[in-house]
Amino acid sequence: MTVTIYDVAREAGVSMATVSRVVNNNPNVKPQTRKKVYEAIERLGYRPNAVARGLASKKTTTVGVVIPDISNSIFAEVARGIEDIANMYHYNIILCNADKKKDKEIRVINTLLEKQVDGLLFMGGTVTDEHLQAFKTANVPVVLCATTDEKGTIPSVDIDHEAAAYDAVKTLINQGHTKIAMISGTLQDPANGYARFHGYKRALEESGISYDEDLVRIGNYRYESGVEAMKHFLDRSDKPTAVFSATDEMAIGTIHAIQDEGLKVPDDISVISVDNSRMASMVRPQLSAVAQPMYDIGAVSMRLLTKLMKKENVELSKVVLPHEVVARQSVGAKS
Amino acid sequence: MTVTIYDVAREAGVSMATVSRVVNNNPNVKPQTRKKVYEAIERLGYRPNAVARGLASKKTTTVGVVIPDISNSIFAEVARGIEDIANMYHYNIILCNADKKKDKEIRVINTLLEKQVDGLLFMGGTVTDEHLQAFKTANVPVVLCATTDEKGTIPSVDIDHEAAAYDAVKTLINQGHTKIAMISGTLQDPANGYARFHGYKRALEESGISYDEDLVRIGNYRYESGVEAMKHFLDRSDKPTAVFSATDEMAIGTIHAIQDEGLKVPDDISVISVDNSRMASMVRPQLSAVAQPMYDIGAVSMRLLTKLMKKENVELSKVVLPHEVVARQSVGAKS
DNA sequence: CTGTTAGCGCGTTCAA
DNA sequence: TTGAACGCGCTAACAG
Repeated sequence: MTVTIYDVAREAGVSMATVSRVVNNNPNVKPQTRKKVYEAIERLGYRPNAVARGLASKKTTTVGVVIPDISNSIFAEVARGIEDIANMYHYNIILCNADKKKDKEIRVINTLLEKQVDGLLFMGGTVTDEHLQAFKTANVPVVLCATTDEKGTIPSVDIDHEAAAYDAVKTLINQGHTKIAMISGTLQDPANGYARFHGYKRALEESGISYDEDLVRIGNYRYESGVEAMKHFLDRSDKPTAVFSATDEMAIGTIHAIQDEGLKVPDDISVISVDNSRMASMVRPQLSAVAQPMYDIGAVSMRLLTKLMKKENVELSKVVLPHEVVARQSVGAKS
Repeated sequence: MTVTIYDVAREAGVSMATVSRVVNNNPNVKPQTRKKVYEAIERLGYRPNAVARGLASKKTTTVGVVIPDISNSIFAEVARGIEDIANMYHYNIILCNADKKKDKEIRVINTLLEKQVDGLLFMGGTVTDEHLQAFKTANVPVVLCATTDEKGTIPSVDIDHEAAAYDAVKTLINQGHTKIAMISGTLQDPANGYARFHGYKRALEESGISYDEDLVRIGNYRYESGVEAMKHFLDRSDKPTAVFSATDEMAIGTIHAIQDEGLKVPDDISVISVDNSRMASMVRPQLSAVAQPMYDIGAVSMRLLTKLMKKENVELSKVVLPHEVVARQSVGAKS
């Protein structure tokens, strides 16, 4: 039924070793025999079996990617960056959603390892000791993507979330705002939550603005939670004059909540966020945001992984990509 | 270095066949030996090698997914549906972006087949004879996902794009509109382009509204192209009173172009589209749209594939999922 | 430049 | 209920 390397060898009148050589572009083959083999391959419609090859060579040219949720546009963007570079280096990716759930993450890491991936790209929630343990039993390189571990023992690529948040809030302060609310992700989330919250706090403190915990609401990253949080702030007698949202989506909810109240952005209230997804330009007013280079985070981490897999030694294994504040229309001076 | 089934056998004092049995949950093992084997596995930290298993059993429990672009939220949603169901049936997915480019599609189909995937899910542009040829040489089931082939020879799951467009335009007509513009995708695209355009045309014709080609612009599915197309319509002396957009994103661009001109949606111009992505509720006014159940398309196609892979016979191999118009705020009666 | 020979790690008969 | 032996399709020495 299925045609093997052996069939090709017979058809071409050579040994299977020779067929293997031409298939793998080994130069040590006489052009004439190479031609014969190619013809035999063509005639038989031979397709190399990558599984057998993987068993023999101990390389599968596939990498595992654990991602929180591919339907989240932020992560989808990262995934595209990963896949483009993987493709460039002739790797394929096995994609697993793990929803930032530790148990699910550990589980998929193990099945990925069973499948003998040549490397692992991990995007998730907190990196616990259990994760570290699982990574250690892997005999393949691992790189954290859009995440970091506290200990810094695993190579990673990410932005500096704390600084990104700091810069966002700072641009608000520079416009004269002092009553600045924050809509944060859960503080359990090290990057989107905790780090950004602390950037917010540091910016306030450095500017001598006292931190008011009533001005912070925890959202779930989604549009609706931005709407809801903002409605809460709007109920106060002394409304904030500016809002910093941990994500674009919540920021857009924020903008709409403000507008629904008959107020104007940025005239009455300014809004800024971190992400800069494509949606940021798809609202009116267009959203000012600190840009997180998601595609690049994916691309760079995959590139790093290829180096690790080739055992090249990399100078820097904890790379922090630059962020930048892109000013659009949702931030104005305090009136 | 790596611990194999053989090491476990020795450690447990049994044969490798027995270890294989307990690992694969074969009931023919005395509970006591089973226990011994489990302990040995634990002690040695044995992890089954799925590649070897795949070679021996000729099953890899992984399916290939070729997708146009994972960073497109529509497809990302499908992918999530696929992965959830795949996960449920213990399959993993290898994901390949092919950007609806025929050459790239054929190429990834072949590498997926080399990797011995147990099945293939294809999401792409037009299904050409070359595709059909590639599918035929695959010895594994293939299902088209959010696409169909003309000939209908390959199992598929999709919505009826023509009818969806028809329904969208019809709701405009029911509101009294007769001057209805369309922003379409390229007519080369069988689903998003051609079919939706024809649904538009049919709705007009059935209502005795003559088709005016000046009222149709081709966009590239993106926000900006919606803005641009609408600006064009706005330049006309007799502006359309309603617009049907082939995608949500272009529809949002349309709304903003209208608003930027000082006009109101839906008071001055109504807007409707096909997609109903999460963004539809993230604009003001919220976008009315015909809902395409992307997640379900992914889930159902993966479910269908599992049946095909298990050689269960399926009654219906060309499934058409229902669409539905969800009315929000962007459509109003003609003034 | 080419062929021979071992495995790679596991599933699966077939006997026992 | 268990074990021995073979083979899945290919790569990688090693020899020639």
